Amino acid sequence: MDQPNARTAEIITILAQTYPKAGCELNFSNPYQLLIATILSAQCTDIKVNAVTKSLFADYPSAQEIIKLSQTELENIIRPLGLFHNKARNILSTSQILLDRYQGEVPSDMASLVSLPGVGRKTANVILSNAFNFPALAVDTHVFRVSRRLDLTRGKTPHQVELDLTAQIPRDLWSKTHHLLIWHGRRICKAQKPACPSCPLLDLCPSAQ
DNA sequence: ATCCCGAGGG
DNA sequence: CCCTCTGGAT
Repeated sequence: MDQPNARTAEIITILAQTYPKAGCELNFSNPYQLLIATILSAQCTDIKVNAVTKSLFADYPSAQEIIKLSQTELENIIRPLGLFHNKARNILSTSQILLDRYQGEVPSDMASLVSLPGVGRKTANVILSNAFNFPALAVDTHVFRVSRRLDLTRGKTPHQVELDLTAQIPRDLWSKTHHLLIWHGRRICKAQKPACPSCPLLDLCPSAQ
C-alpha cells in the first residue's frame, strides 16, 4: 500500500460486510479450466459460461483433450457465449502453446500469461489471483465502472484504474476487492439502472442519485 | 437500445 | 485513439 486511504478502506469494509460470500463465480477445478472459462467470459455472463463449461470440461478436461476438437466443433460448443470465432481460435492456439512450451501447464507469471493469444491483462490477473493466489486486482467492466463512480480512481483505462486501486489498497486485499466490486456492480451498482436507494455506500458515493 | 468478469488489430 | 467480434438477457 503506497498511500493509505481511510475512505477506500471504509468502502471495502462495508462491501465485505454486505457481500460476505463474494468470490469467483466461474466454475473450474484447475488453472487450465479457469483460463479457458475466463477467455470465454468476455462479453457474456458467468452463468452462461458455467453452463457451457460444465459439459465441455467433462468431455475435454485438459489442453491435451481440447486440441482434439476442430475449430468448427469448438465454435459450435461455445456459440451461445458470443465472440465464438475468436474465442475458439484463441483457446485452440493457447492450448497448443501450453502443450508445446509449458508442459501443458498454465504459467503463473504476468508476462507469460499475456503472451498467450486471447489472454490480456484482465484475464491474466484473474488467473494469478484465483488460480495461484497471487496478489492481483483484475479490472473488468464492473470494477472499472464501480470504482470510477465511487471516485476511487479517475483512470481512463482499465490498466490505469488497476494502478490507482492497487496503490491505495493493501496487497492482501487486492483479490478480495476485485470480487467485492464485481458483486456490487452486478447487484446494486449496475451499468444501466443502479439501485442507489438500496446501496450501502450511498453516503460515500459522489455519483449517488 | 444497451450491456455482459475483453482482446486484438488498424 | 478507434473499430470489430457476437449471442443472449433486460
